[in-house]
Order: sequence, then structure tokens, then C-alpha cells
Amino acid sequence: MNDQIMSIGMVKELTGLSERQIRYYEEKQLVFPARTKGGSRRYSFEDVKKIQEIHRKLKEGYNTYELKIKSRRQSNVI
Amino acid sequence: MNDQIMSIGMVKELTGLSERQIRYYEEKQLVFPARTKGGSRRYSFEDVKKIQEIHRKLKEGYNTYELKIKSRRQSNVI
DNA sequence: CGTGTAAGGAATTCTGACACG
DNA sequence: CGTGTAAGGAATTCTGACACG
Repeated sequence: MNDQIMSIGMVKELTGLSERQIRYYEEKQLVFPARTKGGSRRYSFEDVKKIQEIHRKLKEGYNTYELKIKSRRQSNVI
Repeated sequence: MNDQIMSIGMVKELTGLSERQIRYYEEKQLVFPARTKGGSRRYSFEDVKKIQEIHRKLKEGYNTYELKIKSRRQSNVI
């Protein structure tokens, strides 16, 4: 949770996605990168995995809203 | 070896050292950060540990040359 | 020797917006 | 809806150098 250490540039390299895509997933509340004092995003490896998963699901036909609901369900499992 | 993903800014935060110190240890061949296409340094958590170790040793009185020799010895252990 | 700092430039990242479909 | 892109600005990082001790 506190190991958000890489820039969007690294995430871009690791995932092959565009900055636009990566930022959009945050806009839709699917990932929550930390921020530096200056305002730059900082991601963890967990976030990278999540981002790749999101992209996969989108290609499968899901939309960001459905993915948000789904991740909420996961968190609420008892 | 391929997990060099954080900027000098993160290393600075994690170690409390200055950019000058962090860069100097590289200048003295004690750490070997990767570089982005643009030329920015990228460090791994291993590097961060190494940097902290270097700083500790320096405070103990060692100089960068001795530390370089020492790390070379470690690598050559058979 | 190890570190601080001011200097100027280049690379990185940010936001809000318009575009397409 | 998910993504591309040009725009302008701000934050980040880089190098080489002078300084101190």
C-alpha cells in the first residue's frame, strides 16, 4: 500500500499502454496512484498489475463502470 | 537486476539523502542506476539499500575508494 | 574527499479541452 | 466510452563548475 514508487513513464514502459490510458483508469476510479508534492503520480507494482488487468477486461468488452462495481464487490467479500 | 524503476527523487525520499550524495556515489562507481531514454537515473530497492549502506560506511570513516575495493572483493568471493 | 549550491537546459508529467466514433 | 493529440505550464532531473575544508 505504501510502495507506490514509480512514475507514469515506468508504468507506460512496463505495460505498453499510453499515458492517456493509464490516467483515464484513474479518472474512472479504477486505480489510485499516490502523488508527489509536485503532483506527479506514483504507482506500485500492484497498480501495474491492476492496470494490465483493467486493459484486458476492457478489450473483453467490459466498461469502466462495470469494472468499478466488480472491484467494489471483491473488496466487500466477507 | 532489471527492477530499476524509481527516480532519484524517490531514492531521496526513501533515504533522506541529497541528490548530490546519491549521484556522487554513482560517480564513484558504487551504485549503477539504469537510465531512461531521456537520461534520467532509475534505481532498484537493492540500490537504495546499497546507497544507505554506503552512506553509513562513509560516516564510519571509510572513503569511496575503500568501499569500491570492498564491494569488488565481495563480488569475487569464490 | 564528500557535499552544497546556483545555472541553464532538457526530459517528464500535469490538466483541460477538442476530436472521433 | 476509451483513447489520441496539441497546448501551455510546472515539476523533475541532468551536467559541469565553483566552493569549502
